[in-house]
Formats: sequence, C-alpha cells, structure tokens
Amino acid sequence: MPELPEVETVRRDLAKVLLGKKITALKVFAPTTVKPSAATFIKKLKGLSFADLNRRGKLLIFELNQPDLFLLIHLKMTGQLIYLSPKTAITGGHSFSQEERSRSFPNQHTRVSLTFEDGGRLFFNDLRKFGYLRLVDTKTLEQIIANNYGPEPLDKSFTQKGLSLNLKKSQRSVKAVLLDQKIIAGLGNIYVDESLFAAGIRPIRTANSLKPVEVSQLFKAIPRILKKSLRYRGTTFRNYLDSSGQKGNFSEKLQVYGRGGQKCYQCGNTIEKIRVAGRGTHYCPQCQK
DNA sequence: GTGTTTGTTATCAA
DNA sequence: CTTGATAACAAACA
Repeated sequence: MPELPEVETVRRDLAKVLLGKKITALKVFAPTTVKPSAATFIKKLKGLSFADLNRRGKLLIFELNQPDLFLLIHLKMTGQLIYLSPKTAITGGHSFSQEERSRSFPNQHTRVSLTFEDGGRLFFNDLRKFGYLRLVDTKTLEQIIANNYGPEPLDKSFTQKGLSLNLKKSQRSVKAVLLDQKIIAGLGNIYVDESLFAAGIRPIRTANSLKPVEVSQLFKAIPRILKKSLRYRGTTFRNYLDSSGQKGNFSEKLQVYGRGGQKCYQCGNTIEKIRVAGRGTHYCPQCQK
C-alpha cells in the first residue's frame, strides 16, 4: 500500500538514476495499464527522456524533455517501480547485485517495461492491475491536480487552520476525512491509523466533534509520522518494494496498523480492529478517546 | 467457496 | 443540490 512516504522514497531514488537518460525501448504487457493506447504510448515516449520527477499525493509526475507532455504513474495498491542498473559492458563484468540476480524481470506481474540508452531498465509490476501509466498534457495535469488533491502534508500549504475548517464542516468520521485526498494529499490507511493513534483520537469520531486541542495534536502528528516513515524508507506491509526491490523499514515502528489483537506498546491494552469508512481500522481503546 | 486486503471512482441514498 | 455511505474494480491468499 504505497502512501506518501513510500511514493516519495521511490521518487527520490528514481530521480537519481533516470533523469536525462533517453528511453530507447518500451514494452506494454498489459494494455489496460496504459493510457492512451499502448501503440500511442510507445510511439510518444520512445526517444524521449525524463527532465524531472515530482510527486503530488501518491501520484508520480514524470516531466519529459518535450514541452506539454507528462507521464503520470500511480501505484495504487500493489504497484511497484523496480529499476535494474545497466550491465557492465566490459567482458566478464557483472554489475548485477545478488538481489537483482535473484529476481528476474519481467515476471508475471510486469505490466510495462522501459529500457534506457545506458541499458538500465525500469519495470512497472502490479499484481492487482489497479495502477496505471498515463500520458497527459499540461492542461490535463493541472486539472487533475486541482480537482483531486488538497495540501501536501509536508508543505507549508498544510495548515492547522485549514485542517480545522475541513474537520469542522464534516459529519463524516475523522478517518474518512483523513483518507480524502482533497483534504490532505498522500495519506492512506496505514498513516491515517497511525496518526490518529499518535493524536489519541478514535477513528470513528465524527470529524466535527474534535476539540481544538485534538485538532492541534492531529495536525502535529501527521507530518511527524510521515517524516519518521520517510527516514525508514516507508512501510512494507504486503507488496510494497522500493525501486531497488527493498522493503521499507517503518513496518517495525507501526503502533496500531496491522496489530489488531496485540498489546498496545504504550498501555498494554489490546489493539482493536474494526471497520470504518469501509477500511480495516486499528486503534487502542485505552489510548484513543 | 468465502472473506479479506485498499486507492480511487462510480453510483446510490438520504 | 449536497453530503455521505457504499459498491465496484483488480487478483491473490488464508
């Protein structure tokens, strides 16, 4: 479940190795994964290179070295972007790490692959086929961002006042509000549960019932947890791997997510698992009110 | 065969 | 009209 820290980790890693390299070949194994059609997709991208790599919420935005063209990649639930560095051309050379050699791509879940001029390869793997690669122009990109994404929780655009207003005007559960990408861009099930635990708030509470002090705790907890997860290169709970095929280490730091039935590290009571906003939801009945 | 997993959108209900 | 809740999608696993 790639959320902000996982997508940002992939973005940072890929930016180091991909920018400025010409795309020499593309393969589309799953036509429904790309937009527009696979033929157009390949034709437009071949010969171009990435000029920049940005992120909005959980959406990766690759800027191409051609005006008015962007490649959007969304990993959704099970998407992976795995980069294999080029083989050394020197005789007898073998630059593949053991990690890389032990895995062979493309595999049955590879939906798209890109080959670069230096021999490096990027694989988009996605077991569930929810993720996508989409080519858009500037205007479309701006519309997508304007219509779907609220403030970035690690930017100055994320303010306590703004969060407070959004919570006050909603009768949904606080969990549903935090999952809403228009309210905060980049949170998903894991970090919503973790943030609510850190703020001492039960996920089922209606958003407009939060007291100012609780809003304040929540506002501080969200960026704190996201930054901590970023330091650990994100959370691997099920499928997530970074661009080198490595797991994220924040999994060990999770306080409530995936810990239903286990003891709360803080108070020793049993973590409960319920369903809120249609999602598996974990909380400590003692620490969260 | 059944239930569960979630990011996002579509659809339905109030 | 607005708001919120829910279904649907995809595929694999326990």
